[in-house]
Amino acid sequence: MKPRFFSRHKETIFYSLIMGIALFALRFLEIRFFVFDYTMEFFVAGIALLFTALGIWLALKLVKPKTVIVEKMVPAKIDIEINQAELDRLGISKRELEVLQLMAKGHSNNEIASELFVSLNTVKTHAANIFEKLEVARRTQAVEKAKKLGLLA
Amino acid sequence: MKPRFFSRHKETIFYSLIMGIALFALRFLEIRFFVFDYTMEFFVAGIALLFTALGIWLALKLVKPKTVIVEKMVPAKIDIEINQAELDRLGISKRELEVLQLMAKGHSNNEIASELFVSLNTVKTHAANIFEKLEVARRTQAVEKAKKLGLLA
DNA sequence: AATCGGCTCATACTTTCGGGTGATTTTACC
DNA sequence: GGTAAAATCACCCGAAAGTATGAGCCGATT
Repeated sequence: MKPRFFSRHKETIFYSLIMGIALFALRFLEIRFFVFDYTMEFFVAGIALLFTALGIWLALKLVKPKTVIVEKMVPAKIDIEINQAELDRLGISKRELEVLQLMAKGHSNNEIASELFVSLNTVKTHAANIFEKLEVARRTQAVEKAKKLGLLA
Repeated sequence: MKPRFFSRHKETIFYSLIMGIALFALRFLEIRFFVFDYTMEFFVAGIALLFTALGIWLALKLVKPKTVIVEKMVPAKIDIEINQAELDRLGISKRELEVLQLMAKGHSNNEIASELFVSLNTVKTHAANIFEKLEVARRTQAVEKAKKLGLLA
């Protein structure tokens, strides 16, 4: 009727069966071999140890591990992707953005040219276009404004 | 002799004592009230249940909690005033810091010279010293590094 | 008195940047 | 297939930035 019942409680049922069998076995053994007057203490101690172990095992198997949640502070990073709107508004092209990003890293025009596999002159052209679109006169200002506008990562 | 031993194993010792007392109590009870021929199964079952419970309890007590680290976002604006230590470490003087700050605003050497009422050459000297102390080659890199180190507001 | 660090300035030189102009080639789109 | 935007490159020139070196001044330290 409820097919999930067994699968959900199968471990419990299994352990119950084991316990029952163990009890039966114990009774069988006790009848045949034990003399209770002398060994009662050992017998009880053995059972106690056995079932303590069983309990521990059971608990470890069934109990969900406790979780301690540690909150770790990390700087918020909200910016990324706010740039596209501004980029479109200012009409800054992909290539220009690349140049701008390398400029922001402090690379010289020559370095940028090497990194982008273009000539120095091309980089200069891009840079000039960037300056015009950002309405600045120097690369340092361009970088500053770009960061303020969220154009850079 | 080993003072740590007790504190380290006190739970184990405690549970052992409990178990011993329980055994003694059981024996006392069995002598006085139980008739084993009829109630052996119940007796054993009782012990089994008791110590299973004890085992479970033990396990729950002793299991190490699992720690989960959750990253929590926090507004990233903690820096201001962290700078002095780095400034001292790098040996950047007051004047050099002034130049650095104006540089970070995108001002040219000439502008900086005017604003600080010194000559262009002086600004260049400061700039060169700054670059050396920050181990960079260009003003843009200097500004970047300075911001990363929290030297600027 | 001597030393040292910070600040100032200078000269001379090299490199990089930025402005202006023009041109060719890709790329994308109608 | 024509057009427009983007990307590429070139040349010139002046300005700015950076390098190297030396030097004078001043306050604090020893």
